Amino acid sequence: MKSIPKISETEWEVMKVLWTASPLAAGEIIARLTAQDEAWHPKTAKTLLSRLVKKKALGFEKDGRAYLYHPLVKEADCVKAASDSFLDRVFGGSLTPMLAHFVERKKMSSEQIRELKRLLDRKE
Amino acid sequence: MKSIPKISETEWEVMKVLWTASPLAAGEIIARLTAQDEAWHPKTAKTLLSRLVKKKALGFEKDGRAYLYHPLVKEADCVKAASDSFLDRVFGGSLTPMLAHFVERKKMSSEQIRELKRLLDRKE
DNA sequence: ATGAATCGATTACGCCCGTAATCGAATGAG
DNA sequence: CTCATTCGATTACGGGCGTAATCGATTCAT
Repeated sequence: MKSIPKISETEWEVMKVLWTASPLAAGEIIARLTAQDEAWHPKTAKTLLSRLVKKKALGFEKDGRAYLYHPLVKEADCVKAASDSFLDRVFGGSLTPMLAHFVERKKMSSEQIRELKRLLDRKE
Repeated sequence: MKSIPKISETEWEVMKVLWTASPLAAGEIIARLTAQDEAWHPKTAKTLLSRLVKKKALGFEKDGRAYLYHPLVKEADCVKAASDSFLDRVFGGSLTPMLAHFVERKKMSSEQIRELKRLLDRKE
């Protein structure tokens, strides 16, 4: 039973970069973060990298003086953990009301609707 | 545009009690919390009530020496805020992959499946 | 080779959170 | 009346988080 370390809001942004491509050096990670959101300060990103290493969400190998970081936890596992936690917390663990919440108030293209129905059909 | 105060994990439990029934005195709130989960310490619950008042998630009226607490934010608004935040954070705001995630890996009764399909039909 | 730039490590700091204990006022029991 | 109980308010405290600056070591440019 692997226990997923708790990954905070901003840390999650960093993880997403490394789930998309890894291993990467800090500089490259920061480049990709600022590409999406101007407001990223390099020092802040470095701090988050250190914290993620400390909590064993990231590992690294040395490449000369620099580090190449890579995920130690799988995105799918983190998504599952976050999803289950959300479902419990906000909807008391009840799946259908949660799904209904989104279906009822989010716009969906008919394409998306068909897609989802197909998934439901396959479940029965 | 009402800005929903940020409600933490344990604070959410307290809010749920008051969304279910209000106004309630602290003692009654604590009784309902411990009814669901033995581990609630009264002092802790009091602290949370104070914090929720301070952040304007709860209001109260005095009933003699005691307070009767009631929500100042609607459950629906908090659920919406938490849901949107979850969707953005974990699924980058993409609805269908999020719905697919749950539909694909949670058990659903055929009743639940039909229910959800019905909602989808009504959307088209 | 010497100063500037860069790297990760360490330190900083204020706020939130979970978890309570303490305090002063008021009330209830006897 | 007086003491114990109970109320909300205040204080506590260690850890996480967002945000970053500083430090010591190394490397790069000139």
